[in-house]
Amino acid sequence: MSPQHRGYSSVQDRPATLADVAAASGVATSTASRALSNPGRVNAVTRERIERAARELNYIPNSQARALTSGRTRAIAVLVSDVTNPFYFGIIRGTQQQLKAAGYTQILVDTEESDELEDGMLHKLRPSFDGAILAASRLTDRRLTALADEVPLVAINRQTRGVANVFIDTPNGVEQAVGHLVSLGHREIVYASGPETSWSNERRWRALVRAAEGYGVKALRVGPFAPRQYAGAAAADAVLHAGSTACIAFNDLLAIGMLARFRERGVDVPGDVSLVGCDDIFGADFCNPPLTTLTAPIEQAGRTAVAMLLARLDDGAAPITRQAATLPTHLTVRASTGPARAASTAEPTPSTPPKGRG
Amino acid sequence: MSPQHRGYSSVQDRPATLADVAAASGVATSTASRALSNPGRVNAVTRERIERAARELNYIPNSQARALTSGRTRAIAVLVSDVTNPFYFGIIRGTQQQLKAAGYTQILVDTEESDELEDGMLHKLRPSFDGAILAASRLTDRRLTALADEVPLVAINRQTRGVANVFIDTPNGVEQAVGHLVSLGHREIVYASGPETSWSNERRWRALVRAAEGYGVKALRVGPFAPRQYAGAAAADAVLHAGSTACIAFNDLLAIGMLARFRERGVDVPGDVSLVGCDDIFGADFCNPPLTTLTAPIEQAGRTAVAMLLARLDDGAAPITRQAATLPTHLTVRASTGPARAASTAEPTPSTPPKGRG
DNA sequence: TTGAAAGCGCTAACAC
DNA sequence: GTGTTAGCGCTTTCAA
Repeated sequence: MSPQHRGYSSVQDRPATLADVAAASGVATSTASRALSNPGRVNAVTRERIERAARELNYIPNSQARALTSGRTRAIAVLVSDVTNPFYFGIIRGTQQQLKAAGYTQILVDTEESDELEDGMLHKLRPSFDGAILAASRLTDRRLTALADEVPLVAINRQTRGVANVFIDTPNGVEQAVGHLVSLGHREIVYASGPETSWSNERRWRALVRAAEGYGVKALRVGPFAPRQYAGAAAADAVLHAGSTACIAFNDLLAIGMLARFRERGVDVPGDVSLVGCDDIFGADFCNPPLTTLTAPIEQAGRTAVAMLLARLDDGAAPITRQAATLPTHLTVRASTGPARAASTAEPTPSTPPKGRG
Repeated sequence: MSPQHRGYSSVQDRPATLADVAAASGVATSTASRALSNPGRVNAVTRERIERAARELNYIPNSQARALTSGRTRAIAVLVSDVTNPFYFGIIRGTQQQLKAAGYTQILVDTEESDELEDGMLHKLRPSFDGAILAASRLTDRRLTALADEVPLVAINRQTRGVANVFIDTPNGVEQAVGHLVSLGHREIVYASGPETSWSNERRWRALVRAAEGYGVKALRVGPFAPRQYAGAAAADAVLHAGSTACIAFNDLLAIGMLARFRERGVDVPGDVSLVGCDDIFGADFCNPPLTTLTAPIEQAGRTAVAMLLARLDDGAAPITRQAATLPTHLTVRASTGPARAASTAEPTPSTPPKGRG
């Protein structure tokens, strides 16, 4: 580990500091500092000399030290409730893109669906980031509002008073989905519910109820289920037990899990049961059958959230910018939805003679 | 934004510092520091007093300041070449888990398959993390070795002299896959190649060649293709053009993309072509047909990499611990592989009369 | 066992 | 324009 191996200047065996750069270019550190971060406020010639020295010494600003004085870390925390869920891949990707473009660093935190972990991490890491993006926060409204007062925050899919947010309008999509199912002749729609602590879950269910009322069809609900593939088996069984011909699932992950269980039980999709997912995650287009779902602009949501957050940070304390954005979803019809059968008990044995129904 | 809204002590409108805690408990900051981070070296009674004060003041250590003096940030950078690729979900998840358990923070960086970005980010962020995990590095051996001398590093799926690594033994899996295909009667196997800069890609291809030789069957290669779903169309076409009945793809993402194209062209899988993927990513089990693939312990690789890295960091400069780990893969046979046809030109039109072949 | 004091690398007043 | 001087919050000698 000789100096030259470590990529440092050949003179000293440690990374160059601003002081080194200043010394090398015969100016005070403050001047070097200005030259490097406030180029306008320094003589062009001196600046160039300093910049050259910095380059030659392979100088890298120490962001910790910078953060200590400036109070800004140029890092943004992104909190997701489950890194495993493909929905968040989109968020991670969208935020990552936009952050990198702005020269910010992404601190990724998995809150494991726990409000305590979410709150705790936010506090523990507070001095390490300039702002946070909460994708699907599990915090209570009260807590979230309080937090937004302490930390620059943007929530995704969570509308709470006083909290900037990006909202993917899945509820509107759910209405479209109900319309689609009704047009296929379905008269009763089950909602396979997600976690009770999920704000989106409640919104989707309410949208379904409202739409069902509007169309004069019946809405019912089974669950709650974990928003995971493995929970699909239980959800599918519950739907079958309910005896409806159509189901809208809280999200695609659950829906994909249901698909497997339906096949296992000999239930044809969409012949016996039509199934609609939410989000259009990776996999929704190539599962079997491909899933009719509500396509959500997930990455876009991530990008927008970052844009909102950074705009706020850069404006200082003045939140001139829009504090809420709504992104539309649309229904993508694939092979998992089809005409309702005359018989709608959705029995696994197709040999059962059709029985008329409501 | 009154003090009480911000969750601070009611006395001052800013987060409590160590000095505040010290003052509140009537000791010097140095004592408070010791009590909080070196509990052994302080009187039990004083320590408790200090701890209580810290709790009451809602004291959170400032990691930037701590990093400045100690040189340790308790953050680890995880570099992936494409956050979009489900393979890395496993890495992200595995590392996230293990890091959180150890009280470390994860800095996630997407290098976009670019060696320059990889190198650049590693340098730029150098003072911000204690070590880095490179999942599928695109750097040259030379560069990587040099880097490992400057930065505590663990590479995943990249074996280079002087660089600690976790290696998922997919090449061995490829041999199993070849055996499987041979046992199904296939006499020629195409490899749908991934990026040329990928070390894994070369290793897999070489394993295929070796195994093919061992079995006395023919091996050929098409590509390179981007390791993405969209590249599957081109890959499938190339395989069809090559006329083989069996294909091993660089990874599942590519394989899943190929599946769609085969269907589009009326080619039956596995009737006309058998297809094997690599990694067993999310989706490999529910695509249509489900993919025969090499199941890789991806999350485990992430966890192991973190364990190796942290062990090294904690031991100080002494790398007593193992600097390399090999994780086995196994062949998971699903529906995308089946018996070879007598005719092996794999023409999209099944009506073509079978022609004998090599 | 504890305190005083010196910095880590940088920015930001404030002078000149 | 540029230099001087204080710190940011913490750890860590070194004394006591």
